[in-house]
Amino acid sequence: MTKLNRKIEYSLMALQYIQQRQPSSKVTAKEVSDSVQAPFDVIARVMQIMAQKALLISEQGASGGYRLNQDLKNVSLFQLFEMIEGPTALVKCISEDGVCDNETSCNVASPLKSLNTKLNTFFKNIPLSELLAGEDSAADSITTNGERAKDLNHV
Amino acid sequence: MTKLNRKIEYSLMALQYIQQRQPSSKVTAKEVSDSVQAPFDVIARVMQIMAQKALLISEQGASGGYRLNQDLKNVSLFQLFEMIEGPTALVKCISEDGVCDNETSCNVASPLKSLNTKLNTFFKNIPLSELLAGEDSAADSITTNGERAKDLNHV
DNA sequence: TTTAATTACGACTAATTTTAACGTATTTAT
DNA sequence: ATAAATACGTTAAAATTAGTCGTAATTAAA
Repeated sequence: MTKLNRKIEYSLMALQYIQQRQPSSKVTAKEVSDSVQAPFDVIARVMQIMAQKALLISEQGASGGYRLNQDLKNVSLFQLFEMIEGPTALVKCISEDGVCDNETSCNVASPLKSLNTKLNTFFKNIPLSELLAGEDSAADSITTNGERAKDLNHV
Repeated sequence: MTKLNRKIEYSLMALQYIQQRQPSSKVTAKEVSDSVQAPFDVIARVMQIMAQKALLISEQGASGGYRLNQDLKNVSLFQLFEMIEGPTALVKCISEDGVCDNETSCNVASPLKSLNTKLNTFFKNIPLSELLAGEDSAADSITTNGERAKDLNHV
Protein backbone atom coordinates (compact mmCIF):
# COMPACT_ATOMS: atom_id res chain seq x y z
CA MET A 1 0.00 0.00 0.00
CA THR A 2 0.99 3.53 -0.76
CA LYS A 3 4.37 3.15 -2.27
CA LEU A 4 5.44 6.20 -4.16
CA ASN A 5 6.03 5.84 -7.86
CA ARG A 6 9.59 6.56 -8.82
CA LYS A 7 8.49 8.99 -11.47
CA ILE A 8 6.63 11.00 -8.89
CA GLU A 9 9.72 11.09 -6.76
CA TYR A 10 11.76 12.39 -9.66
CA SER A 11 9.14 14.99 -10.42
CA LEU A 12 9.23 16.23 -6.88
CA MET A 13 13.01 16.29 -6.94
CA ALA A 14 12.97 18.33 -10.11
CA LEU A 15 10.40 20.75 -8.77
CA GLN A 16 12.31 21.08 -5.54
CA TYR A 17 15.49 21.80 -7.44
CA ILE A 18 13.85 24.40 -9.64
CA GLN A 19 12.13 26.05 -6.74
CA GLN A 20 15.25 26.26 -4.64
CA ARG A 21 17.46 27.49 -7.41
CA GLN A 22 15.56 30.67 -8.14
CA PRO A 23 11.98 31.82 -8.40
CA SER A 24 11.94 31.54 -12.14
CA SER A 25 15.38 30.67 -13.43
CA LYS A 26 15.88 28.31 -16.32
CA VAL A 27 17.01 24.80 -15.52
CA THR A 28 18.02 21.88 -17.72
CA ALA A 29 17.19 18.24 -17.22
CA LYS A 30 20.89 17.46 -17.08
CA GLU A 31 21.39 19.94 -14.30
CA VAL A 32 18.68 18.26 -12.28
CA SER A 33 19.79 14.72 -12.96
CA ASP A 34 23.34 15.61 -11.99
CA SER A 35 22.22 17.31 -8.85
CA VAL A 36 19.95 14.62 -7.53
CA GLN A 37 21.96 11.77 -9.01
CA ALA A 38 19.13 10.26 -10.95
CA PRO A 39 19.20 8.82 -14.48
CA PHE A 40 19.03 11.62 -17.00
CA ASP A 41 16.51 9.87 -19.22
CA VAL A 42 13.98 9.54 -16.49
CA ILE A 43 14.37 13.04 -15.19
CA ALA A 44 14.11 14.37 -18.72
CA ARG A 45 10.98 12.36 -19.27
CA VAL A 46 9.10 13.57 -16.26
CA MET A 47 10.08 17.15 -16.93
CA GLN A 48 8.73 16.78 -20.43
CA ILE A 49 5.49 15.51 -19.02
CA MET A 50 5.26 18.38 -16.57
CA ALA A 51 5.84 20.74 -19.46
CA GLN A 52 3.10 19.06 -21.50
CA LYS A 53 0.77 19.53 -18.58
CA ALA A 54 1.70 23.18 -18.27
CA LEU A 55 3.29 22.89 -14.87
CA LEU A 56 6.59 23.84 -16.47
CA ILE A 57 7.44 25.88 -19.51
CA SER A 58 10.03 24.39 -21.78
CA GLU A 59 12.39 26.15 -24.13
CA GLN A 60 13.96 24.03 -26.80
CA GLY A 61 17.24 24.50 -28.53
CA ALA A 62 20.83 25.04 -27.52
CA SER A 63 20.38 27.04 -24.38
CA GLY A 64 16.96 25.64 -23.63
CA GLY A 65 15.57 24.41 -20.37
CA TYR A 66 12.58 24.50 -18.10
CA ARG A 67 11.06 26.97 -15.73
CA LEU A 68 8.00 27.02 -13.53
CA ASN A 69 4.76 27.96 -15.18
CA GLN A 70 2.59 27.77 -12.09
CA ASP A 71 2.76 28.94 -8.56
CA LEU A 72 3.21 25.74 -6.63
CA LYS A 73 0.73 27.03 -4.10
CA ASN A 74 -1.95 26.41 -6.68
CA VAL A 75 -0.95 22.88 -7.63
CA SER A 76 -1.84 19.98 -5.41
CA LEU A 77 -0.02 16.73 -4.94
CA PHE A 78 -3.09 15.05 -6.35
CA GLN A 79 -2.70 17.03 -9.54
CA LEU A 80 0.91 16.01 -9.83
CA PHE A 81 -0.10 12.37 -9.45
CA GLU A 82 -2.57 12.73 -12.27
CA MET A 83 -0.10 14.54 -14.47
CA ILE A 84 2.50 11.87 -14.16
CA GLU A 85 0.48 8.70 -13.83
CA GLY A 86 -2.80 9.67 -15.39
CA PRO A 87 -5.98 8.88 -13.52
CA THR A 88 -5.44 6.25 -10.91
CA ALA A 89 -7.51 4.62 -8.23
CA LEU A 90 -7.18 2.42 -5.23
CA VAL A 91 -8.51 -0.50 -7.21
CA LYS A 92 -9.01 -0.99 -10.91
CA CYS A 93 -12.76 -1.45 -10.74
CA ILE A 94 -13.08 2.16 -9.62
CA SER A 95 -11.31 3.74 -12.54
CA GLU A 96 -12.01 1.36 -15.38
CA ASP A 97 -15.69 0.77 -15.65
CA GLY A 98 -16.87 -2.74 -16.21
CA VAL A 99 -13.49 -4.26 -15.56
CA CYS A 100 -14.62 -5.94 -12.41
CA ASP A 101 -16.47 -9.01 -13.63
CA ASN A 102 -17.82 -9.91 -10.24
CA GLU A 103 -19.23 -6.71 -8.94
CA THR A 104 -22.16 -8.65 -7.66
CA SER A 105 -20.04 -10.83 -5.41
CA CYS A 106 -17.67 -8.08 -4.35
CA ASN A 107 -18.63 -6.94 -0.91
CA VAL A 108 -16.15 -4.10 -0.56
CA ALA A 109 -16.72 -2.12 -3.73
CA SER A 110 -18.60 0.66 -2.06
CA PRO A 111 -16.27 0.99 0.95
CA LEU A 112 -13.27 1.15 -1.31
CA LYS A 113 -14.88 3.68 -3.54
CA SER A 114 -15.53 5.86 -0.54
CA LEU A 115 -12.02 5.40 0.75
CA ASN A 116 -10.65 6.28 -2.63
CA THR A 117 -12.53 9.55 -2.59
CA LYS A 118 -11.29 10.42 0.87
CA LEU A 119 -7.75 9.69 -0.11
CA ASN A 120 -8.00 11.86 -3.17
CA THR A 121 -9.26 14.68 -1.00
CA PHE A 122 -6.31 14.17 1.27
CA PHE A 123 -3.89 14.66 -1.60
CA LYS A 124 -5.88 17.48 -3.10
CA ASN A 125 -5.39 19.39 0.11
CA ILE A 126 -1.63 19.29 -0.11
CA PRO A 127 -0.21 22.06 -2.29
CA LEU A 128 3.18 21.28 -3.72
CA SER A 129 4.49 24.49 -2.21
CA GLU A 130 3.73 23.18 1.22
CA LEU A 131 5.08 19.72 0.60
CA LEU A 132 8.33 21.05 -0.73
CA ALA A 133 8.56 23.96 1.66
CA GLY A 134 11.89 24.26 3.39
CA GLU A 135 14.58 21.79 2.55
CA ASP A 136 14.78 20.34 5.97
CA SER A 137 12.45 20.86 8.85
CA ALA A 138 9.90 23.25 7.47
CA ALA A 139 8.21 20.43 5.64
CA ASP A 140 6.75 19.28 8.92
CA SER A 141 4.19 22.03 8.78
CA ILE A 142 1.93 20.13 6.42
CA THR A 143 -1.66 20.16 7.51
CA THR A 144 -4.66 18.67 5.85
CA ASN A 145 -7.42 20.96 6.95
CA GLY A 146 -9.26 23.58 5.03
CA GLU A 147 -9.19 23.95 1.32
CA ARG A 148 -6.18 24.94 -0.60
CA ALA A 149 -4.62 24.15 -3.92
CA LYS A 150 -7.20 25.43 -6.31
CA ASP A 151 -7.75 23.51 -9.46
CA LEU A 152 -5.52 24.01 -12.40
CA ASN A 153 -7.67 24.63 -15.38
CA HIS A 154 -5.67 23.29 -18.22
CA VAL A 155 -4.44 20.02 -16.79
CA MET B 1 0.37 6.00 -6.36
CA THR B 2 -1.78 4.32 -3.78
CA LYS B 3 -2.84 1.18 -5.42
CA LEU B 4 -4.36 -1.28 -3.03
CA ASN B 5 -2.56 -4.54 -2.53
CA ARG B 6 -4.67 -7.50 -3.52
CA LYS B 7 -4.05 -9.21 -0.21
CA ILE B 8 -5.46 -6.21 1.58
CA GLU B 9 -8.51 -6.35 -0.61
CA TYR B 10 -9.02 -10.00 0.21
CA SER B 11 -8.57 -9.29 3.89
CA LEU B 12 -11.22 -6.64 3.77
CA MET B 13 -13.53 -8.93 1.87
CA ALA B 14 -13.06 -11.63 4.46
CA LEU B 15 -13.67 -9.24 7.32
CA GLN B 16 -16.71 -7.83 5.63
CA TYR B 17 -18.08 -11.30 5.10
CA ILE B 18 -17.50 -12.31 8.70
CA GLN B 19 -18.97 -9.13 10.04
CA GLN B 20 -22.07 -9.32 7.91
CA ARG B 21 -22.66 -12.97 8.59
CA GLN B 22 -23.05 -12.70 12.33
CA PRO B 23 -21.44 -10.88 15.20
CA SER B 24 -19.28 -13.81 16.17
CA SER B 25 -20.19 -16.80 14.06
CA LYS B 26 -17.59 -19.19 12.76
CA VAL B 27 -16.61 -18.91 9.14
CA THR B 28 -14.35 -21.02 6.94
CA ALA B 29 -11.92 -19.81 4.34
CA LYS B 30 -13.78 -21.79 1.73
CA GLU B 31 -17.02 -20.12 2.61
CA VAL B 32 -15.41 -16.73 2.07
CA SER B 33 -13.61 -17.63 -1.12
CA ASP B 34 -16.80 -19.04 -2.58
CA SER B 35 -18.79 -16.02 -1.57
CA VAL B 36 -16.46 -13.38 -2.93
CA GLN B 37 -15.21 -15.52 -5.82
CA ALA B 38 -11.56 -15.22 -4.95
CA PRO B 39 -8.93 -17.97 -5.06
CA PHE B 40 -9.20 -20.13 -1.98
CA ASP B 41 -5.46 -20.25 -1.37
CA VAL B 42 -5.12 -16.54 -1.12
CA ILE B 43 -8.15 -16.04 1.07
CA ALA B 44 -6.93 -18.83 3.32
CA ARG B 45 -3.53 -17.23 3.53
CA VAL B 46 -4.69 -13.79 4.57
CA MET B 47 -7.07 -15.24 7.09
CA GLN B 48 -4.20 -17.20 8.58
CA ILE B 49 -2.20 -14.01 8.84
CA MET B 50 -5.05 -12.18 10.50
CA ALA B 51 -5.33 -15.06 12.94
CA GLN B 52 -1.60 -14.90 13.66
CA LYS B 53 -1.97 -11.21 14.36
CA ALA B 54 -4.88 -11.86 16.71
CA LEU B 55 -7.45 -10.06 14.61
CA LEU B 56 -9.18 -13.39 14.13
CA ILE B 57 -9.31 -16.52 16.22
CA SER B 58 -8.86 -19.75 14.36
CA GLU B 59 -10.13 -23.17 15.22
CA GLN B 60 -8.46 -26.05 13.50
CA GLY B 61 -9.84 -29.43 12.61
CA ALA B 62 -12.87 -30.77 10.87
CA SER B 63 -15.43 -28.17 11.77
CA GLY B 64 -12.92 -25.45 12.29
CA GLY B 65 -12.98 -21.90 11.06
CA TYR B 66 -12.38 -18.33 12.01
CA ARG B 67 -14.16 -15.75 14.05
CA LEU B 68 -13.48 -12.18 15.03
CA ASN B 69 -11.21 -11.67 17.98
CA GLN B 70 -11.39 -7.88 18.03
CA ASP B 71 -14.04 -5.27 17.80
CA LEU B 72 -13.41 -3.70 14.43
CA LYS B 73 -14.01 -0.34 16.02
CA ASN B 74 -10.66 -0.73 17.67
CA VAL B 75 -8.67 -1.75 14.64
CA SER B 76 -7.55 0.82 12.13
CA LEU B 77 -6.95 0.41 8.44
CA PHE B 78 -3.34 1.27 9.14
CA GLN B 79 -3.09 -1.70 11.48
CA LEU B 80 -4.52 -3.99 8.86
CA PHE B 81 -1.93 -2.76 6.39
CA GLU B 82 0.83 -3.55 8.80
CA MET B 83 -0.60 -6.94 9.61
CA ILE B 84 -0.76 -8.02 6.03
CA GLU B 85 2.22 -6.26 4.48
CA GLY B 86 4.43 -5.63 7.43
CA PRO B 87 5.88 -2.17 7.92
CA THR B 88 5.75 -0.15 4.74
CA ALA B 89 6.56 3.38 3.75
CA LEU B 90 6.10 5.80 0.93
CA VAL B 91 9.70 5.30 -0.11
CA LYS B 92 12.25 2.71 0.87
CA CYS B 93 14.69 5.12 2.43
CA ILE B 94 12.13 5.85 5.14
CA SER B 95 11.66 2.31 6.31
CA GLU B 96 15.02 0.74 5.68
CA ASP B 97 17.68 2.82 7.27
CA GLY B 98 20.82 3.46 5.29
CA VAL B 99 19.38 2.02 2.11
CA CYS B 100 19.41 5.34 0.34
CA ASP B 101 23.00 5.77 -0.75
CA ASN B 102 22.55 9.35 -1.85
CA GLU B 103 20.80 10.93 1.07
CA THR B 104 23.06 13.88 0.66
CA SER B 105 21.91 14.59 -2.87
CA CYS B 106 18.28 13.74 -2.24
CA ASN B 107 16.36 16.96 -1.85
CA VAL B 108 12.99 15.49 -0.99
CA ALA B 109 13.81 13.13 1.84
CA SER B 110 12.41 15.34 4.53
CA PRO B 111 9.22 16.30 2.69
CA LEU B 112 8.50 12.69 1.92
CA LYS B 113 9.12 11.63 5.46
CA SER B 114 6.64 14.21 6.62
CA LEU B 115 4.12 13.19 4.03
CA ASN B 116 4.53 9.58 5.03
CA THR B 117 3.68 10.44 8.61
CA LYS B 118 0.60 12.36 7.59
CA LEU B 119 -0.59 9.53 5.45
CA ASN B 120 -0.12 7.04 8.24
CA THR B 121 -2.19 9.25 10.48
CA PHE B 122 -4.86 9.34 7.84
CA PHE B 123 -5.13 5.57 7.82
CA LYS B 124 -4.83 5.29 11.58
CA ASN B 125 -7.94 7.39 11.86
CA ILE B 126 -10.03 4.99 9.86
CA PRO B 127 -11.41 2.14 11.98
CA LEU B 128 -12.25 -0.95 10.02
CA SER B 129 -15.75 -0.82 11.44
CA GLU B 130 -16.27 2.50 9.75
CA LEU B 131 -14.71 1.50 6.48
CA LEU B 132 -16.81 -1.63 6.22
CA ALA B 133 -19.94 -0.12 7.68
CA GLY B 134 -23.03 -0.67 5.61
CA GLU B 135 -22.74 -2.75 2.50
CA ASP B 136 -23.81 -0.06 0.18
CA SER B 137 -24.18 3.62 0.87
CA ALA B 138 -23.45 3.85 4.56
CA ALA B 139 -19.73 3.64 3.88
CA ASP B 140 -19.84 7.22 2.72
CA SER B 141 -19.91 8.40 6.28
CA ILE B 142 -16.18 8.02 6.72
CA THR B 143 -14.59 10.99 8.31
CA THR B 144 -11.01 11.54 9.26
CA ASN B 145 -11.33 13.86 12.20
CA GLY B 146 -10.74 13.19 15.85
CA GLU B 147 -9.12 10.14 17.24
CA ARG B 148 -10.53 6.74 16.95
CA ALA B 149 -9.25 3.24 16.48
CA LYS B 150 -7.25 2.75 19.62
CA ASP B 151 -4.10 0.77 19.31
CA LEU B 152 -4.18 -2.96 19.44
CA ASN B 153 -1.70 -4.13 21.99
CA HIS B 154 -0.62 -7.44 20.74
CA VAL B 155 -0.14 -6.76 17.08
C1' DT C 1 -9.36 -45.74 14.39
C1' DT C 2 -9.96 -44.35 9.92
C1' DT C 3 -11.76 -40.62 7.15
C1' DA C 4 -12.79 -36.16 5.75
C1' DA C 5 -12.60 -31.32 6.47
C1' DT C 6 -10.10 -27.79 7.91
C1' DT C 7 -6.19 -24.70 9.29
C1' DA C 8 -0.97 -23.98 8.59
C1' DC C 9 2.89 -22.90 5.90
C1' DG C 10 6.75 -23.06 2.73
C1' DA C 11 8.29 -23.05 -2.03
C1' DC C 12 7.67 -22.38 -6.66
C1' DT C 13 5.76 -20.40 -11.05
C1' DA C 14 3.44 -17.11 -13.68
C1' DA C 15 1.91 -12.65 -14.58
C1' DT C 16 2.13 -7.92 -14.15
C1' DT C 17 4.13 -3.70 -13.28
C1' DT C 18 7.82 -0.71 -12.84
C1' DT C 19 12.15 1.11 -14.08
C1' DA C 20 15.64 2.18 -16.98
C1' DA C 21 17.94 2.38 -21.43
C1' DC C 22 18.17 3.11 -26.33
C1' DG C 23 17.48 5.38 -30.70
C1' DT C 24 16.19 9.06 -33.33
C1' DA C 25 14.07 13.37 -34.41
C1' DT C 26 13.49 18.31 -33.62
C1' DT C 27 14.66 22.83 -32.09
C1' DT C 28 17.73 26.76 -31.65
C1' DA C 29 21.72 29.63 -29.93
C1' DT C 30 26.32 30.14 -31.36
C1' DA D 1 27.24 23.80 -39.62
C1' DT D 2 27.54 22.41 -34.98
C1' DA D 3 26.47 21.51 -30.46
C1' DA D 4 23.29 21.37 -26.80
C1' DA D 5 19.04 20.81 -25.53
C1' DT D 6 14.04 19.17 -25.63
C1' DA D 7 10.68 15.45 -27.54
C1' DC D 8 9.07 10.94 -27.69
C1' DG D 9 8.32 6.14 -29.05
C1' DT D 10 10.10 1.44 -28.40
C1' DT D 11 12.23 -2.06 -26.13
C1' DA D 12 14.67 -4.60 -22.48
C1' DA D 13 15.58 -5.60 -17.81
C1' DA D 14 14.41 -5.78 -13.14
C1' DA D 15 11.42 -6.03 -9.42
C1' DT D 16 7.18 -6.86 -7.45
C1' DT D 17 2.91 -9.09 -7.03
C1' DA D 18 -0.38 -12.72 -7.57
C1' DG D 19 -1.50 -17.20 -7.71
C1' DT D 20 -0.59 -22.31 -7.46
C1' DC D 21 1.08 -26.51 -5.59
C1' DG D 22 2.50 -29.72 -2.15
C1' DT D 23 2.50 -31.32 2.33
C1' DA D 24 1.78 -31.33 7.26
C1' DA D 25 -1.00 -30.88 11.39
C1' DT D 26 -5.38 -30.75 13.77
C1' DT D 27 -9.87 -32.44 15.00
C1' DA D 28 -14.86 -33.73 14.56
C1' DA D 29 -17.40 -37.48 13.14
C1' DA D 30 -18.37 -42.00 11.14
